[in-house]
Amino acid sequence: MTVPPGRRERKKAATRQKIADTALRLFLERGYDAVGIRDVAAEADVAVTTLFSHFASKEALVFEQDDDFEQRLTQAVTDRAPDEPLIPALRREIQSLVRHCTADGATPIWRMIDESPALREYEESMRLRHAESLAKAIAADPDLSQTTTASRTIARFVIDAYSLAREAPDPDAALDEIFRMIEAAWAVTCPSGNFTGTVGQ
Amino acid sequence: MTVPPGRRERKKAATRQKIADTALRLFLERGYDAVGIRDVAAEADVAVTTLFSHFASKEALVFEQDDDFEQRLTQAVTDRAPDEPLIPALRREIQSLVRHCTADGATPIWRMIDESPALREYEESMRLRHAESLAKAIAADPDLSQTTTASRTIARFVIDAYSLAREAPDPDAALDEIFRMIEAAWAVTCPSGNFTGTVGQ
DNA sequence: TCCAAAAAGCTAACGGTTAGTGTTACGGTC
DNA sequence: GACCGTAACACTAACCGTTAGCTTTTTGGA
Repeated sequence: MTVPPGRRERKKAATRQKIADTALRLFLERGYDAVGIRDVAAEADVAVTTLFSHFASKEALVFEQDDDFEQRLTQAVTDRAPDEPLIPALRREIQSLVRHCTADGATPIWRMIDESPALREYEESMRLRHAESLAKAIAADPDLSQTTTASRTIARFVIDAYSLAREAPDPDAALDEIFRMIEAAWAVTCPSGNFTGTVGQ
Repeated sequence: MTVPPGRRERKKAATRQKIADTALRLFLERGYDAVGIRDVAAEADVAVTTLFSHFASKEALVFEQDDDFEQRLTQAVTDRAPDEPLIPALRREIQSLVRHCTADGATPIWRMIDESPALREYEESMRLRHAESLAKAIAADPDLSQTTTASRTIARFVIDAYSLAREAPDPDAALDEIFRMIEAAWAVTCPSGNFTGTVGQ
């Protein structure tokens, strides 16, 4: 990731990428359910066990950038300007992520996800993981003196915003509406009557 | 359910119950992962296919009262007193459900669930289903003129409250805190500056 | 009494996943 | 430059949840 990290790691990354690319291609060509793990492994020219040493499950092949997502969220909290309030920072990040998901190129993938119960379920549990990471980041911020419950609650609400906006007919408008609600929820948790911007519009 | 509904349905219900009881007993005795579907079927003295005609999956054996939960939630919306505000009604119901889950007799079951990734994942997707039912019930209430987005958002928040409170060290206190946030979020969605009770404490 | 249908059963398989066991290729060390 | 420990990969064979296909039993009503 940083510099040439040795041939071994480059080869490993290449293998991983080849598997992910092959899988996504086959899934989109023939449908997620119609493609077996053995098909993916054969087409990527690796053994099934190798595939599973790179990806924990069939579903994980589709959500390859899971970790990026998680990092971006926590960094939106930890790397924000020293005086920037929490919620608008999160809002910017969520908006960017939603736009990324609803971009034209991504629609076939999300259509596939929406059609597969297994993929939907996997995504849901991914979101919960992300919410927990986010909660940890919020709780760790010394500028915000929140209870554990408040941190976890806001984290869930923010992830909900992502999930709801992604599915909404007008994602931007939905995000507006939901974040107005989140602002209000956040405001009542601040011991000192902190303002965080526009609450009631 | 209503009156003696015929022998056939009674027998069917009995079979279902016997399977569920057997499964839960075995799971608690030996651990969820250590018990196979074939074990449950054999112990309940039914065929594997019969088991699957009553329960859609192994995980569903554990969440037998799924439907009750869903009904209680939607009825908390539809059956509330004509002038009772939405959020307190939901709060009462959630509190009752949380207490039910955190009662002494239920702890081994929830410990088992928390320890099994498969069960956690299943519960998460169950919650999403419940949130969607709840959203529908809220959207259908003529006394509340909400947007689709606001209904779905509040529904998610309420389900989050259940999930977070259930895991909190002090569920009642957590529920207080979270519902204060939900009240605030709800308040900003009301076109007419509706009050719904105590917002800022 | 008999029939249609629901419920339950049996067998055999499919597909994701893992354990067990080697084999190869690489990176650091002498 | 040879050497060794280890990480990556491969192969086989199985486990386990789940389903399809088909038969048998039970039940409610004609």
